[in-house]
Amino acid sequence: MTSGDAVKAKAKYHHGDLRETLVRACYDLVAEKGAENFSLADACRLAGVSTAAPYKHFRDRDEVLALVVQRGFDEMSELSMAAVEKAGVGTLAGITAMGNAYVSFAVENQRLFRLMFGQHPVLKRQEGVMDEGTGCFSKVIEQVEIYCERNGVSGDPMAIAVRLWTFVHGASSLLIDQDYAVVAPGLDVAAMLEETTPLLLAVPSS
Amino acid sequence: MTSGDAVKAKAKYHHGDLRETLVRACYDLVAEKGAENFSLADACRLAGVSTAAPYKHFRDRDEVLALVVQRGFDEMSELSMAAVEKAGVGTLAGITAMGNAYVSFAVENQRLFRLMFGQHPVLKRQEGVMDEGTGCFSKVIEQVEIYCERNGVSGDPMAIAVRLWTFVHGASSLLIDQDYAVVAPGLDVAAMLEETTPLLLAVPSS
DNA sequence: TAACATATGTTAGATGCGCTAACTTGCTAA
DNA sequence: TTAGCAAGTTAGCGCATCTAACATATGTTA
Repeated sequence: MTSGDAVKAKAKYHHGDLRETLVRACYDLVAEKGAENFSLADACRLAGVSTAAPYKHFRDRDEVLALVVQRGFDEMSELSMAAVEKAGVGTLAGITAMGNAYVSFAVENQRLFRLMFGQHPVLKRQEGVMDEGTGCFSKVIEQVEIYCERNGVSGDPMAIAVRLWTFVHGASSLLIDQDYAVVAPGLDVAAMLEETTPLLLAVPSS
Repeated sequence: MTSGDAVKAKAKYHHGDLRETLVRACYDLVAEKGAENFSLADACRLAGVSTAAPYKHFRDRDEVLALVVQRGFDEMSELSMAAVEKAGVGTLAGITAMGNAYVSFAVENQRLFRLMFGQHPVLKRQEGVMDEGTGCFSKVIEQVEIYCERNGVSGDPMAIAVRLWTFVHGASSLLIDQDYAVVAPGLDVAAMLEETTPLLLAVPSS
């Protein structure tokens, strides 16, 4: 808005690059303690600056968290793409691998995953936060499209992709929130995905 | 209950049932503003007591929130049972109705639903919070068992119930968190459930 | 009925966080 | 060289959670 020049040289003023340092510190703190136990003041202590310093770079706490979330979607996207390319583009194995990558990301980044989805709803309203997310999803549609073409499935790839996403997201959420543990301890989520993905790729009741 | 009726409450120094009043106030505040914008102090003002009063009844803020969550699972359970009994015990329609009740509860109690699942993980560790939840899930298994028997489905009812729960929970989460809105605006979740439930009730072939 | 014990309120205050205002420092460009 | 601005600082406000010490209602018992 009010920033004039497109200058990228932020290095070596007083601190170095405090903006990046703070985002990184917040990312790490959220990963470690969860967003519900996170304080911007802690991040300041990690970065070695006063608690007023962030406000020279960010509007408020939520703006930093939104950047953390954005970074989370970015990484998730990369992992997802890597998985499908390794397992086979447009194949059942590739699509299943994307699902497994989604769940794996959720498990290995539980607290970040919670922040990305639902824990702090206001973050998604911020500019650009969901861009990486939508990019990731369009990759799923793409894969499903290829699969449908190759295997003569006549369903709408978009609808099928939504079903897959829904299932995989539900599995991730229930798994990291320990809800499976209560009613179905020892559930093998990877096996469930392997089993269920083909069911969801079918055309409904034609 | 209106404020300060001297007849009923006698303008007491002792409140009468502050414990229940506070839980109720917290429930309402969470429903209205979300747990991330909730303060116990607000609940105290609603109840007309000092901010130190709750600590005569509860260990800390989290204990009150845990009771709110418990109450949420309780209500969800009731709605779910009512739905299946209305739509038909042990039938596809009944099972689909349970799923729709789950999603409806999530939509109509978005902020409470978030608190129940994942927003504040420590709550689930509290004694008795998940009892209602497990009771609700065992009802799902029961329905699936009857369905499988009647329709000659040879799959494990437990595994099938987990699949159904996973899908329905994913749909609820993505719907209330506005994630569908970004990639699939105007998605008809009820129709998707109707379509997908039969797929998930099938035995994974091959 | 008087007196004590206990449950349940109160006020005061310690500690911590988000955020703002006002001041200071040091880089950079005219 | 120096004016201007970017990016730090300290001080402080308001609000939150929770504790300690004190006050009052309730009900049990002598």
